[in-house]
Amino acid sequence: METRRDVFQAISDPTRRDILATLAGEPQNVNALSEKFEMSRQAVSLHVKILWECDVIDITQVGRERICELKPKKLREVAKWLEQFREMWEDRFGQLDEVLANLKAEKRDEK
Amino acid sequence: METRRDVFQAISDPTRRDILATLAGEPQNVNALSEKFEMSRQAVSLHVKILWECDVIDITQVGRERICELKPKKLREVAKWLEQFREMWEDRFGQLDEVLANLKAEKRDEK
DNA sequence: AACTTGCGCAAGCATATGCTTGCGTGTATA
DNA sequence: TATACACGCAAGCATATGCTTGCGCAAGTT
Repeated sequence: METRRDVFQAISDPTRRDILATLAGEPQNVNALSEKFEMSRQAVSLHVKILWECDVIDITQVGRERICELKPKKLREVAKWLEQFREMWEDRFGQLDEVLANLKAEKRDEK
Repeated sequence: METRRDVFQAISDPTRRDILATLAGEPQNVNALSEKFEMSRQAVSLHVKILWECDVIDITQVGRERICELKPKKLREVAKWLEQFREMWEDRFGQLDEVLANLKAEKRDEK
């Protein structure tokens, strides 16, 4: 298999998504991050490494600490890819079913 | 490991992303789909199965064919998750670097 | 009835993933 | 200088992924 290191790979793991969400709050060092998860520091450290390889975070060495910082623009790539579908999920006709279901429910409640 | 079957898993593979994009055009049967990829029908069939398990597509049996249809609303989940970052990647201050770089470039060109 | 399609199942294989534990090294602090 | 910290590296392990090939079956065609 060929190891993929892109945004989609980065966000495919729930722990990594949580890490990214945490970093959206503020930059953190690896230890601070790992304290928030129920797994070993090493495991989190590995996820951080992957996130870095996927170019979704920056890492800055400060003394003995490594500060992880989100690169939000990378996530824009995902948003961009999603655009081709937006029209479809926002489609009014596609939502007709829901509307009808709601109408039915309302009528039922009136009785 | 625990097999994950969610939207993020669905879109983590490039072939699967291509399949979804294709289905955004119009519903297709498995054979039609597999002809668009440089891998065996079986490989594509497996991806289709995963997409179905991830609940990103519907499959309808019609005679001996299985029609695959996109469930665009599932992709909305990804868009929703991304929302927490949008503010950051659109942030004017975050783009200051770019602006400065552009200004520099302009000045350089003036000379 | 014989043949062709569309497609899933199953086995097999190399590599990736996710996690753990143990160890080492450079950086601060008492 | 001895000690505590932050953290990466490496090995080990179970399971997942991505792909292939061979087989078989049910739905259409001739």
